[in-house]
Amino acid sequence: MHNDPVWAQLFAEIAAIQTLSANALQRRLPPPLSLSGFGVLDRLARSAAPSNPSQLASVFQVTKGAMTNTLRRLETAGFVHISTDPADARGRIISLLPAGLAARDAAMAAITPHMTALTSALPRHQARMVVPLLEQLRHWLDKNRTPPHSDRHD
Amino acid sequence: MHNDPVWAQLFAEIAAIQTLSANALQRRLPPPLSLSGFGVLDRLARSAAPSNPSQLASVFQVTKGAMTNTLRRLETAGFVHISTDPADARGRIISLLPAGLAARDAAMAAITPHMTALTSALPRHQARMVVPLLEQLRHWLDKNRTPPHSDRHD
DNA sequence: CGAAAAATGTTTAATATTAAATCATTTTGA
DNA sequence: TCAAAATGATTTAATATTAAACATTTTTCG
Repeated sequence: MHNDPVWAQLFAEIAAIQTLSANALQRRLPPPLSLSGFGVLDRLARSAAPSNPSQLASVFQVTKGAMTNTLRRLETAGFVHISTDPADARGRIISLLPAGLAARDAAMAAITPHMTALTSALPRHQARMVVPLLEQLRHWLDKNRTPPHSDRHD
Repeated sequence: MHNDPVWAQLFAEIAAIQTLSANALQRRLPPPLSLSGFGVLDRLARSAAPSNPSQLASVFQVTKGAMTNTLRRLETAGFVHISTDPADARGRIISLLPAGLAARDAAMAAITPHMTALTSALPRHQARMVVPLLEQLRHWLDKNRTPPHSDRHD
């Protein structure tokens, strides 16, 4: 915590923040939504184009098997519909159902107060400085990733 | 990824980086060391004072049960010794064995090349700017954490 | 065309984690 | 002093994840 390689501190902080924030978010999500489920619903809500499992797995950096599970839970909850891609019978198309959108909105509303309180610790202008740097870092890690992780993508 | 709350981007980046870096590190660790085991060995190697399970659990933001597991694996591997605290028979004292120190050093050596390559994506001076900001964020999250997570600490 | 390769998802077994219950010991305080 | 509470750690059942094997369908190309 002083004269060590910077990257060790960096990843230690990131690991701690990830655990803490995942916990804080998870704990505020109205059941039966999990954090991974919320992530998927949020993405579906934002993106116009139809989504499929492998694309989602790649975005969230999880294996296809994990995404199969997450999607099945969302389907069971009545939040998404999973249909076979008419253009390619191997693929599936995930569509957001109204109940899913409502669940996302409710989750977002439940989370937001805590997250805005957080700007006392990291003011918006500082956050805006940090994000692009983290993006650089993520892109490098993504590009230099050592398979496997699922199958390759891009 | 544009006019959303900054914190959403921030946590999305952090989650992705955490997954990617954990993967990259994990994959380079000489077996049987896991990432959590490496973290514990590294901390033991750095700290002069004797360590105990709940303190370690709190540092790494995991439950006591998880730490019990990690420590048992390290003990089985011959990397640490777990003894009963002579001053308090409920407690345990964790000590680093020579094989554990060697395992940590080997792991560090295996990881370092990849991590220094990473400075092409995030130069040291940028990393040094980011770390303190992340520290602020972590401290806030830690202070405002919603129990449970294990038992309270501090 | 047709066989081999690639791509999409699902299933499986193994692992690591959490939350809660439990055990053992120590501390508190009436 | 002793019963109740608190504390340190372990155990348990449930959950989510990975890596690898599999099944199905599509693409490639000889």
